[in-house]
Amino acid sequence: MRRGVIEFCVLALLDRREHYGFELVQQLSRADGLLISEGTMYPLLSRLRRDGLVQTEWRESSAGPPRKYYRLTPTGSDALQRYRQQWELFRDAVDAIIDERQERHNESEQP
Amino acid sequence: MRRGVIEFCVLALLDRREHYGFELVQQLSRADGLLISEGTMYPLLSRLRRDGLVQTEWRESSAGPPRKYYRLTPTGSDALQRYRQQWELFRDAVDAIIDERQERHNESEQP
DNA sequence: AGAAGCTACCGTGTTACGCAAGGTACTGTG
DNA sequence: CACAGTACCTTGCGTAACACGGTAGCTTCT
Repeated sequence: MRRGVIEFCVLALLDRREHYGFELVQQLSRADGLLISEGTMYPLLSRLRRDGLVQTEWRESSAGPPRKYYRLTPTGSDALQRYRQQWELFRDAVDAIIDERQERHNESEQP
Repeated sequence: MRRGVIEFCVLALLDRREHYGFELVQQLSRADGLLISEGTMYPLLSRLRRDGLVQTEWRESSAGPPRKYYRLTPTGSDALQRYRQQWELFRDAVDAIIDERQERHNESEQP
């Protein structure tokens, strides 16, 4: 169901401020209906990096192992904007389909 | 982006009235953001049938080749209801994430 | 009558996403 | 010292969406 949308959500979160991977997993899992695992997140972040949508920076943590912080690039911002439009179109299209219950179609197609 | 949602939309359309495959492709493609091809639809319908969510019936057309009509089974109706709840959760979760722009988190996590 | 084009069905192979499972390493606690 | 928590990562699997190709009936045009 959420195929491709996780990428969108990650970009949206990174638009607010920079995050590290583990943190993103927690943020998204907090939201009902968006539970994801690390095995989903890290490959996704690698893809985003490979495609130049994010850039990374290692930083030490005062408690625990070092963290890899991700930040949006200009390319990433552009992609996010496109995703946003696409999402709204998509969301409204689905809502339209599931809302029109028992709509009367007078297209009885027998000539 | 629309992974898994097409199935949901097809069930929703079939909840209104029965349809044949080619018609479903056209209905969904009419909606912006839900363009799909026959190569997507027919395997999907086969899956739905295999899993008992729909039942089929061949019927002659007054113009053109015969059509295979699909109708929801009770199992399909149940699945649709579950999908509906799931979709609303999912949609609202995504909207929440992309709407809260620059939200102030006073969780500066350096102890 | 023949050719072209639309309708309507179906399957195969590829790609890529999400996930479960497993692995490494550092820090703090009992 | 062992264990739990944090934080990173990879491999392999299942499967959905798609491009592509194929079959066959009906209509239309010449």
